[in-house]
Amino acid sequence: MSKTAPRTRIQRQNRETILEAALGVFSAQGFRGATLDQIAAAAGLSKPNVLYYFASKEAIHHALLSGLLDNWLAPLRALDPAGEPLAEILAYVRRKVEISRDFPRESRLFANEILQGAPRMMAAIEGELKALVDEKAAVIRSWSAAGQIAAVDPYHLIFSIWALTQHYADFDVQVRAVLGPGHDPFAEAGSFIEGVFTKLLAPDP
Amino acid sequence: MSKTAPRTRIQRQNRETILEAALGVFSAQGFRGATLDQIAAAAGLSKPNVLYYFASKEAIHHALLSGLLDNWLAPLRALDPAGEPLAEILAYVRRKVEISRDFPRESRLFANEILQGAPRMMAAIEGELKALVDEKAAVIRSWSAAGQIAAVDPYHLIFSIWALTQHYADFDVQVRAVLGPGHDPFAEAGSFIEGVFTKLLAPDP
DNA sequence: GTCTATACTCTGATAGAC
DNA sequence: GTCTATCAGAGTATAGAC
Repeated sequence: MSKTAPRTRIQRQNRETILEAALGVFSAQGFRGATLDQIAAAAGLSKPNVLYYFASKEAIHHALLSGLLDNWLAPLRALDPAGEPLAEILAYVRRKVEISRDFPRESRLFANEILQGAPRMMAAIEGELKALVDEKAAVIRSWSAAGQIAAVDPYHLIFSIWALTQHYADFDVQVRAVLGPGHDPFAEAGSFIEGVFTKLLAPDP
Repeated sequence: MSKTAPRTRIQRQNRETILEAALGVFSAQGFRGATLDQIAAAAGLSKPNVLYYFASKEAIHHALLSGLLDNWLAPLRALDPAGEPLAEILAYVRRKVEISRDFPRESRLFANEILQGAPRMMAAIEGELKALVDEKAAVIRSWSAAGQIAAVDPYHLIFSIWALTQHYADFDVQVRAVLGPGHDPFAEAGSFIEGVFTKLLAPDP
């Protein structure tokens, strides 16, 4: 009965098809730049049919963003306070690189939203996202205090991991244009970025 | 006579007023999201009057992007092959942090453009920007080869400088939301990022 | 459930008076 | 140079047949 939990398989599948198509369009054009025509064409459906499954263009966008945040925060959530500090952070970096490589459209959807002032995500950022960062920043700070990693600001450490990993998804066309052909940007980025944090976090003598 | 070099002072000033207003609107909404109404309102002019000074919305956007690239590349252009390697790179980092702090709207305008596949900037990126990066990457590579700085991939070094510095302008609302009040993001970012590259580039033993 | 046709709004751009 | 009025096209959303 509910709009968010359709009963039949066809309904679920059509919703999925539309969301998949909309992800491509929204991430490439932004919310205002995307049109229902483009989304419908990409989904292989008519425009009214798209609006049969979602009440509005806004509703499609909202559904995408809602589903995104959990997946987006999962790598940080997996940072284990009981693990070996440097290994935990490097594993987090590795997961973020993989996410940028495997889900670049999601990264750009997110980037578009934040860039424009997060009009539809502010609550989630100030709530769920900030809470998780606060929690993990405290863990990292305790590792620094115990001398297990270098003394660095944990918030800016997290920001820098986001910045470096997401850059390769968000600015993909620039990276590829500058590197030229014959490169695997994400593979190169992975080892480069791990090197950055390995040196940064080596315990102070 | 030329459209790009108006004669009177009033003409120059109105063009400037429009560009200033348009920078705010385009950087916050993207090209498609921005409307001439918003730009005209922000400039304190009527919509037809805006179109008296610029042939089209596209023309305003183009004028902004054209003026942007040179300023954007200036910090890298100033990297001196004859200087002291580590100091040169750290000075470059510092200039980029200052540009992000002082020109965040320009950074977001650029980010919007790249994020959406650089439809209006591809030529400049493949041309002028790539040429400059190639040139400076060669300089950095020679410093590494001479053992004056650590052996790092110069292209990804430059990407990482861009990523870290621009993140604070482009994702400003997220950074401030996570840090909470009582912070000066750009000041903190400046020292954090310099620390990152100081450790990364310390010559290999 | 899906389509064709269409209503209605927003927006870029132009005409023409002043 | 600047304005009011307006057009033409694009785009969201709905009506109603099938």
